[in-house]
Amino acid sequence: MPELPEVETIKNELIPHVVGRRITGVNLYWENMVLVPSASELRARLTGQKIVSVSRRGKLLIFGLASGESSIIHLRMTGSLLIMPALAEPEKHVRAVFKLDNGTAIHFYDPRKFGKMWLVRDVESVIGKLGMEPFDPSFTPEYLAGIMSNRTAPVKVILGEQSLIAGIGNMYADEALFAAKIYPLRPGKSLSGAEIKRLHRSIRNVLDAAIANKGASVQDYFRPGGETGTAHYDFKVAHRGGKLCPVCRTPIKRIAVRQRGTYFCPKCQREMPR
DNA sequence: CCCGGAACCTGAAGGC
DNA sequence: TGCCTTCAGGTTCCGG
Repeated sequence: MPELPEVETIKNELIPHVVGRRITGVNLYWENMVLVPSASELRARLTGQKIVSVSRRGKLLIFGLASGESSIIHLRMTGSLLIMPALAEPEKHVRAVFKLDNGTAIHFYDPRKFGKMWLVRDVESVIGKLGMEPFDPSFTPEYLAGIMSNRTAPVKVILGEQSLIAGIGNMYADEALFAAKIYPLRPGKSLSGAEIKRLHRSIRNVLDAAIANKGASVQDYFRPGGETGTAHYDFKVAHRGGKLCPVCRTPIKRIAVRQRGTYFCPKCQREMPR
């Protein structure tokens, strides 16, 4: 599922295909995906617009338009944006098609229908509540310590709160906690200064490595050209329940944290450290 | 404000 | 073979 490294990859690979292109037609097959404005108004206002930029904030893709408006897309769990020939018949799970002026089209492929879309003049109205970008220089161990302090919620849950840190989801939270040797259910406020430093470094290392591998294709993630990513080959714990820890050969455990599959090594990530 | 659980969705996988 | 249940998880909403 697209988290920061996957959305970053999609953004990078969409740019050469769409920047400078004009949208010549919009077909919507699942109108509930449009949050703002109405589906029919989005269709009308998007048609004819020129795309001037593509950027990422957290897990959101932002298409800057020549009018000054922005179209924003959240792929949620199973969404992909695929570059297709203009005449290609939309596959069963394609929820929207954006035709471009160069004989191609973007197909919004989303089996689970969780993806969302906005067309707004004020980008802040959509991204305004997002927290720090993990690669922002202001994302420091001190910032991480600040958001963990006074929290009894599991550190795994806090890592995934988009209003605090933007872009981390279920799999990269597990990977970062493994790299930092921290048990996922530890209360946020229980982390020591040394653990905060390790976690801070691990978050950046894990995300950086995943971007270098063009994202992780564990379920329905496809890049705009239809290719998968390879970051999941490097996963140490995420989605590896029952397999052996690459560090100590202990079987990886799977538990549910807030109804989410959570994978960790019971030996490398002790409930009570030391 | 904080915490935990349900709902939204559909396809895959497992049980009998 | 086929029906039924469970699971997957990003985000929002709701109750305590």
